[in-house]
Amino acid sequence: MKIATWNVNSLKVRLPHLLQWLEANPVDVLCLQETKLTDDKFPVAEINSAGYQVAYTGQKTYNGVAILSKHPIRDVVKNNPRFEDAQQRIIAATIEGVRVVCAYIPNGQAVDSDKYVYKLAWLKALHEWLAAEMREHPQLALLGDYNIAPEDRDVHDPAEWEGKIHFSDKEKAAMAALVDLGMVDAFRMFEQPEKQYSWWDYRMMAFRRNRGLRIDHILLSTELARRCTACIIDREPRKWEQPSDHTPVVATLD
DNA sequence: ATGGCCCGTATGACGGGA
Repeated sequence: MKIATWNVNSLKVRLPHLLQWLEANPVDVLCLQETKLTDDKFPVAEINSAGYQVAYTGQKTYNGVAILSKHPIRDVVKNNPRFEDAQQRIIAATIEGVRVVCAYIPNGQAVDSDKYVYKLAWLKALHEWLAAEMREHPQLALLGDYNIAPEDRDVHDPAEWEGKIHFSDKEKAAMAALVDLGMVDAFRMFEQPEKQYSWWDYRMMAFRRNRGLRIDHILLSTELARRCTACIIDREPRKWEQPSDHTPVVATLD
């Protein structure tokens, strides 16, 4: 079973990319972030035609998340029941016995901004909800755009990013707290090439220069991590015409 | 080099992203 995550930065623009990627990478489960579509505009028919069922929750202009699956999708929950939030950033479902939580964690914009305060409060509420969710579902995966680079090796230039948004101590601590619930960063379970990132700025030829951040992650509960045999970042779609600024992350489970 | 690009929006400028 393969599970994956991809921030598509507008599903309207990126639907052809999504279908092309799924054709070459027929994963069992794919979590999407930043669909930027109200539910009435979600491309259900196109996704069904590609062989996937789908659950989604969106809004106009911003945010929006979805879970695509080749298998039945059960017990869908939209948003964190412990956190009142107008922004559509979470969708969870049970697929083949695995609790799949798809999250678009807030960007935060700048350290100490209102959006940063919201990001940290949002992460605290996520932690509280996941603690309960993990007790109920020992096989749980948290996939998504975390907007946090956990370690120096996840940043092209740690000195340049030190203390900045995505790489501040409080954000790193919030991600470490999620790990402390009993989760493992699937990507770091395995030996990886150096300088692997999941996002590159559209500006400054950042992709060509590999000036990126690893901010899209798959955390696996201990029980699920035992089944994990591989985890990779697929840079290919970042090379395509009109790409998303993020690229997919894929984990393989036995 | 404190900017650059991309997306959506009752658009022709701006907020947000990261």
